[in-house]
Amino acid sequence: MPAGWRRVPRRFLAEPPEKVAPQLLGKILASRTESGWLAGRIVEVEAYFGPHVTDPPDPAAHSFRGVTDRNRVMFGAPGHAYVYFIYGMYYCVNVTCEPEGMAGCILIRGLEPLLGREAMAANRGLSVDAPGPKLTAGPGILCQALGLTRAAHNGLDLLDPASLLQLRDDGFKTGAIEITPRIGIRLAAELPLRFALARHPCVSHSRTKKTTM
DNA sequence: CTGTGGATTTGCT
DNA sequence: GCAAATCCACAGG
Repeated sequence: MPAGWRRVPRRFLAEPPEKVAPQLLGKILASRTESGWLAGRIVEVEAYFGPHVTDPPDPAAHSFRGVTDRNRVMFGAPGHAYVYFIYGMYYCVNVTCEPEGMAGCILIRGLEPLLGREAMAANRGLSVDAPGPKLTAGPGILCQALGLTRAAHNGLDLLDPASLLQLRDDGFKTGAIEITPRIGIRLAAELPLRFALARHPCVSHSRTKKTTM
């Protein structure tokens, strides 16, 4: 873990997901593995509301129908990892936000590789010279690259410097941010809750730009 | 470039 | 039973 990658304070995440999500862009997700630290800069995220939000409601959120065995970490303290298994094949990682009891969270959809590129390529079954987007563009892909699983990483505290999986800040300042509808959902498909660094190659899917911040 | 099918967990109906 | 916060291989134009 390089010096200068500062811890992110808990209060940063004790806020609603639509506010935290754009601020997560440019931050670093780092995973400690047998082959050292694997890390990437967050370039694309989506916000999901907890069930306490009714205007507008978010039926696309896993927390919409209340606590289940799968989603209970979202209802806990902010700054933890919610990792779920999807389509029988892939994992996706989220950052929980809002105070305890509220289930706001942010899906990480794209990273720019920063550390451990060789191990990421091996985890993905690609050669070491594979381009960034092949390694970490897409929510299932980036979990594969970092070796993230529900068994090993769900519920980890991302703000604890002893944790296997951490959120860090190297002071990177983002440029323009694209805001679009979320990808791959049917319910609440119109809400503008996807945030991405404009024109970044590791953004998973190019889409019509709706708004710029 | 576009479209389609398959991998097979989780939780709701 | 079935749809889902996915990705990839492969077919066809």
